[in-house]
Amino acid sequence: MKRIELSKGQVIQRKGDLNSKVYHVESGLLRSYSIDEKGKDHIFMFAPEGWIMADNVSPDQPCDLFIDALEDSIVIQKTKDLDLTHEIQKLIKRIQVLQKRVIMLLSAPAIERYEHFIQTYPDIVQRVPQKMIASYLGITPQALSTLRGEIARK
Amino acid sequence: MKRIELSKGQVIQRKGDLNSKVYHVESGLLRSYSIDEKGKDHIFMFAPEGWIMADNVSPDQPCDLFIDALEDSIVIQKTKDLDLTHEIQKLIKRIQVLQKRVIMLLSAPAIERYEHFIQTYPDIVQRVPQKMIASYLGITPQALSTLRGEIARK
DNA sequence: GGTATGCATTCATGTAGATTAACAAATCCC
DNA sequence: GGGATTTGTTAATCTACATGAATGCATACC
Repeated sequence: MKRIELSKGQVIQRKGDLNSKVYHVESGLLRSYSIDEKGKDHIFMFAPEGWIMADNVSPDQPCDLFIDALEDSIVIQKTKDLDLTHEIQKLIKRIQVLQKRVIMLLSAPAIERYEHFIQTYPDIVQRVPQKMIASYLGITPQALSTLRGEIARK
Repeated sequence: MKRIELSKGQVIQRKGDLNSKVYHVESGLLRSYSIDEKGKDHIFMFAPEGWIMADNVSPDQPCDLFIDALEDSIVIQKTKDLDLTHEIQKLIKRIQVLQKRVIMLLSAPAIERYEHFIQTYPDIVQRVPQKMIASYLGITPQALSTLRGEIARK
């Protein structure tokens, strides 16, 4: 548990870093974001004073997001708790999944979202009609059908 | 805490219902979804056996999502805990925000997402450049500039 | 104080995915 | 088992938003 003063523009966490921390923002403003393969950044969240900022990955995983300060800020840095209750672990897991989904919706075209979906939930794909997968992905059933045609053709 | 057998197609929770519950799926498959003003549905999540399904709203708020069974299912229904730790409440709050964001990305055009953002985070709008708001919304700075022009003109 | 650098705006053009419609295939169900 | 309903496919057209480029304004920096 450490108090850190950040100046505007300072990056405190990068994609791939280990030991991702939790930051309680005392003053200022933080941002977390991903950078896609074209170099475009996609902001996941803003955290002004009073908010918690964290990359929602397991404590032992490399993190997905960059975090930096948009204003001079003061934060309390904490290590992620390891002895969490089962209930809290499940909630964090759920946040991770949602974080990934938001980032995909912001940055990936439908075809990549579909491929990610079938990799992540292969059994669901078998059990629900395609139009529901389209609905989950945020596209129409017609568009999904066309995408699948393109995938099959290559 | 109650065991419930559901038949395929059965709706167990509707938007606007109070006392939203938590469902532990023992067998089968549940789905949660919203319906937009045009009648299109947008699937928020699937929950097969072993998963937890819940509309992530405070126990005293009307719920946002519909939940139904995509297969004959057996679930354990629990009431939402009221005496949660502060930490868990914060996590749930965060899930609510992400749930809303996913639904908006799935169903609302950029202009509505922008209007929702400025209502929800009016101070952030003042503190960051527009291009970052565009990045948060999932559009380009040029598109946001055009939208703002349209809003101003009306 | 002048000149880089970043930000917002506007416009022309391109494109992913929506919409509409028609039809084929699967599935439900009495 | 056969008609009805739901699902998936294909194709033509349309639209929201992306891309790229040019311009005017700030703000930052020697």
